Amino acid sequence: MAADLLSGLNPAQRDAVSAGTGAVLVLAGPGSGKTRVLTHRIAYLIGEMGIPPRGIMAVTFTNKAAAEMRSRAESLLDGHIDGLQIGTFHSICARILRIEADHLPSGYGRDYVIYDSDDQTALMKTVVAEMRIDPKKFSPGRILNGISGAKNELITPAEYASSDYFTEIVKRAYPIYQERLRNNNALDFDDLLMMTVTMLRDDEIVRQKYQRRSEHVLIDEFQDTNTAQYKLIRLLGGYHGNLFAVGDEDQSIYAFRGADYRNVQQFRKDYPEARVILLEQNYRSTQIVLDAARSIIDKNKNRTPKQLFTDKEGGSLVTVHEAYSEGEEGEWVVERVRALMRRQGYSYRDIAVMYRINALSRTLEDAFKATGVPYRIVGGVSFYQRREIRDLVAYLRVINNPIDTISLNRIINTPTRGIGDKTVTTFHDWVAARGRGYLEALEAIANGTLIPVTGRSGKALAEFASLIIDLRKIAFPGDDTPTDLTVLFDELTARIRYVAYLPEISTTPEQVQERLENIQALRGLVSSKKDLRLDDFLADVSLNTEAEPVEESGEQIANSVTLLTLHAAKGLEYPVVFIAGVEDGLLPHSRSFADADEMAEERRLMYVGLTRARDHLFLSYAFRRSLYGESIPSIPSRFLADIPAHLTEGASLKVRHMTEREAYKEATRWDSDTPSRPAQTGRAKIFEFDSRAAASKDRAASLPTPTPGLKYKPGMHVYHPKFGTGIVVDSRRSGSDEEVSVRFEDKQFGLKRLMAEFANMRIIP
DNA sequence: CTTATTGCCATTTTT
DNA sequence: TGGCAATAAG
Repeated sequence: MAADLLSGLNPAQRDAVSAGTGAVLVLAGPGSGKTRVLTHRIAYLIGEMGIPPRGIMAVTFTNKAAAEMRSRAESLLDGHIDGLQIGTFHSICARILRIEADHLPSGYGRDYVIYDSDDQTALMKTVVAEMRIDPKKFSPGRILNGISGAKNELITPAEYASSDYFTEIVKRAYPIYQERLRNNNALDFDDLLMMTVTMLRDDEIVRQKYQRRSEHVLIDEFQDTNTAQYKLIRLLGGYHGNLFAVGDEDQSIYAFRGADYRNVQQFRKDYPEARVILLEQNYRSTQIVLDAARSIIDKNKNRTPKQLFTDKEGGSLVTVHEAYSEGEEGEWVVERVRALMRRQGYSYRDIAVMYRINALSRTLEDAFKATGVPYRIVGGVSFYQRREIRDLVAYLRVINNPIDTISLNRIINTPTRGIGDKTVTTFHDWVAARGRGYLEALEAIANGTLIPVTGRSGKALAEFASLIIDLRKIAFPGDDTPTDLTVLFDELTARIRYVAYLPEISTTPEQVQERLENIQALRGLVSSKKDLRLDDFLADVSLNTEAEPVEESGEQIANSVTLLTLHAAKGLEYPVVFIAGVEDGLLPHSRSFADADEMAEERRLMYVGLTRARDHLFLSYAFRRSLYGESIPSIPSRFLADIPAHLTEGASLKVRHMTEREAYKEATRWDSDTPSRPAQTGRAKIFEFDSRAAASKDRAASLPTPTPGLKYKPGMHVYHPKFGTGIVVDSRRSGSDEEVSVRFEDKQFGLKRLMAEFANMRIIP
């Protein structure tokens, strides 16, 4: 068995899989077989070390990863994995909280609901309204972001410290928001983590229970953990101390969600005796691809250097292409796709087109549509985001937990039944005044004992109350008969005549049909889980946001080119990878210019994209790009200049021969006039750029690389006589002068590129 | 209560 | 450019 288990592994993988007890940190480069290591580790623990499956807890970020790990472990162990705990951080926490519901803060019960971001926003809107805050200035979303950040750091409302007016608003909103959640018996995703950590930390009994059980804790994608998640695994592993963390700092691309790759370094500090194992053998890409990727990532600091290597020596060069416009970029991509099919025998499914922002999918999609090359876009509205699904799930939520006012408000007049805003408000006020809760209120209204609203709408309200109460009787029959959820679902859709309502919320017959199919799919899902308790079913739904029960029509999908964002591409691989829009401002994204950490993350994003490719890489940028309604000259990504010329081919440099003087004129002509045409500077960069000559020339002088030691630096505040005050976002040498990118406060001017010598700017200290 | 209009905004998003 | 959400009018 041991021989079997370890025989197919390379030495580093074997070390990791067969490591003894204690903390282990596996730094796994892209394509180095990290899932293999994790699954074999599980098999090794059970098969060789005799650990009972229930003593093992494996934590992932996505359901997909959890499912894959489970099935691979299962096949390695011939199905002997009963009790093995594999799940996402959130699902594991949700389960613990449900089991230990007695230890939750008062107001919460086992039947709590999980609010997704739409629910959160709806709730926060009520908070903002109550606080009399201008939602334009402080949007619910931004406030929620602030709160989420705090929760990820395990900061309570009381501990939250404000540092400016915005965070002061967050500080005020946070406790109110939490109170509202509790009033609704609801937790948001961040609460699941934070409350579990709090519970394990503060409750000796609960802590011991889970610590004793967790003999071995394995963590996937460790670089993506936030503070709460790291704390969670430290707590779970706190008794046995067997933490097996697998990750790669270079693939950390979720900082904006609180992920902190420095947890990898922290792990080494927290467990100084930990074994650290590097997986550097790559089983995916050619050496050329790896070399190109490495030229990008090696520029980052604060990382563990890795020397990825592969048996796939050589490979074809990275193709760099300049298109005139985004439209021609799309055409070029499709053209290359067809050539790959014709000449090299690839299938559509072997090819992926990646981009930094979703907006780029549109023009690419147009090109695919025009030529009839089959494609699919990853992302978009997930199943559970669909209106009809949300409506029906909201009904189930209210049946389960009538105090969930966000869901209640969603459905109280859906389908339309004559209950308007005024009635709703009156109803809520009335319930609040009685102080007895929603369930009792609905019961009283249903049987006519109490009438909060008179007249026509009062009648409608009473009917609604009866509906909910009746459905509750089906869901909870009283005796301990388990309810078939399908029965409940069918009764629900019949009673509210939801299908008849569909045309009202649809614009085309096709849309009606689509919604109908979605409802069928939901019914299928219900039926496959019909024996679950309603609250467990709802938790399941909330925690499986990605699941797409509808398989879209047939073989087209099965073999088509994949279009997806770089973020969505993480963890995937394709024989051929295109990255479109490799331009400064897109990749790296302009929002990251002013912050070195964010810029480093953009670099990792590029790295993730490059390392998805098995054989071929195509990178493209457009000379001018229309985005958000305006056409702007663009600059090739600074990252392109980091790839050594001998690894690339192509890079059409049609206009390379423009003289320095001409280029300078181009660059400055927009500076002095027409404020109505902002951001139209900087063409000179394009003319100067030459990715092939780059490596052989003096880099600092010839390339758009941010150069330290110039007069303006990112973050500086400046004053311009015409444009007012702004913040320096970027600065680089341009000929003998300095080209400064400034984001002006006045939105009318926005981001501008100016030549320092002529711009007559003042630095504000 | 539905429908039309306007105005604003636009990275990424595993749960 | 276009999609959505808040607002005004039918």
